[in-house]
Amino acid sequence: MNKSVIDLNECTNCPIRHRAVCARCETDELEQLESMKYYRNYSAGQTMIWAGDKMDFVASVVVGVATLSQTMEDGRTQMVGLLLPSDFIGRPGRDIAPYNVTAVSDVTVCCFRKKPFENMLVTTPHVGQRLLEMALDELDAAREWMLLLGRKTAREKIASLIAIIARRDNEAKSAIPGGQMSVDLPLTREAMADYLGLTLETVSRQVSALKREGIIELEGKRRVIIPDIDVLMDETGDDSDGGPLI
Amino acid sequence: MNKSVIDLNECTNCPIRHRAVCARCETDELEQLESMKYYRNYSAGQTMIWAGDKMDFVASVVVGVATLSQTMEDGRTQMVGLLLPSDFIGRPGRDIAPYNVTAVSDVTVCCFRKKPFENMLVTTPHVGQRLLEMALDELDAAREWMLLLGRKTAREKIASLIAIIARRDNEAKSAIPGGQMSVDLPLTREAMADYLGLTLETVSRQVSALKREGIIELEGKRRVIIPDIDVLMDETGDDSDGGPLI
DNA sequence: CGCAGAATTGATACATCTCAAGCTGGGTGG
DNA sequence: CCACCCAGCTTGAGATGTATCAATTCTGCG
Repeated sequence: MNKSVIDLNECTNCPIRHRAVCARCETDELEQLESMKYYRNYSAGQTMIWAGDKMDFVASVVVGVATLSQTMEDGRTQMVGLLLPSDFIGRPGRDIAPYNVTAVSDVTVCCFRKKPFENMLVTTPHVGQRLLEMALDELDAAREWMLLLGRKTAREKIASLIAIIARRDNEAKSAIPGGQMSVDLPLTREAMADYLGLTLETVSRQVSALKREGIIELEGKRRVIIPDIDVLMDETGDDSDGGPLI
Repeated sequence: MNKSVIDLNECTNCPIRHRAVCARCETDELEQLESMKYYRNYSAGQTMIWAGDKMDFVASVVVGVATLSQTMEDGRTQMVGLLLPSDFIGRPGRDIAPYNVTAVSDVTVCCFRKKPFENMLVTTPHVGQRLLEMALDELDAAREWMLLLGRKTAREKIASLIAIIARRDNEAKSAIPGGQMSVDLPLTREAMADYLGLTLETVSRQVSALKREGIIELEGKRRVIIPDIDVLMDETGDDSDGGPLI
């Protein structure tokens, strides 16, 4: 179990206050949420929720990284979501979890008891509106991911993954396009493989290839330095236009 | 241009009244929607919306089948959505279309002017609530699709596609599990390939293989007869439990 | 220091893609 | 009415990218 450093009791101090499902709430709504919330901590590697589990809560990731994944009977697994701080877990109106949720790093989540949360969706407007926005964003991400899974080569997949994480990481930091940047991959090679629909060996080979060609550099196994983000973007197979960020 | 047989002016007569974005609306909300709606028809094969187009409306599919797809610069394309009657097109809060929308059969859509529709989302509850529900359903479908794209074999992909369409087709008809059923594939081999992340040749070969083994039968190129749905399900790679339908 | 998990690298197998050649069936115009 | 045409489909042979199986080599940590 990890211990949170932040004072989490006050929503106003919450690090995800302005991006999570509560982002649009007025103070009275926030109080209502506060009355149904509680925190849970998970340590790296731990399975937070098993597919098939009964869910009596929904939650927001406050700190850490988690994954959503599906497993077939013979063990093949596919990651179907990467949950970063402010991302939402669970679905109103359903009480059996359809996916495994696994903590990649130490994770803290802010849970809301399901029933009161569902009531709030019908009695107040702002939680539902924000949740809709977030669901549509995730749907877009899922569709981009489908293109990656269905049509990209292993090399393009790796480049895309690094680019996606770089973008998310530096989103708030107003990065300089074309400049150097560095990224912490929060995932093991195996998790990357599950994300990309590859084997871990193929991931390793392609990372090595990108390194050999100078498109990325490695500091340890997890930290990636991108000398020129535009060169990396050329390897993703994506349109060069459409804006380098966002 | 196709001509609609149904009287579409009255929402109460609308074939998708109870499943579309308007499903939960009270009569006053319905009147409001009625005042901002208009119909459009497209003929089979026509591109309804190009990625990058400005969208000044959102819409519901009333009749027909359409696809959502993404294309890479070199022409590789991946379908990212299959739109059947009652499915929703567009996204409140965005005015550039991110995907191509193509009519597979003749299609009729019920369009809502975007601005009034967006206003309605904040002033009345039921459209937004239904839209959230639909978005979450689509997200689930997208995630199942990701497993298919990332981890299933060509044979499993084909079997899954037929099973998915069979399920959707017979959803309302309360089919007998284990019994024979027949399905119209609304898609060409190429569209199936784009759906599944395969080439059309591979699709053709796998369909032939399933036919050769008696798992499916063909009437013409498009109509599929499934002698035993359970046998087909065994080929999808999915868990056998979890209920054959739903 | 040495272990265990993580990652790399190599050799080979195999599923799917690619390129190429026919087939089929429904529509059309002579 | 029939031959032709053409998009959609099937089938074949060979190429290729990724998976699989199998050693090593790192690296962080007790």
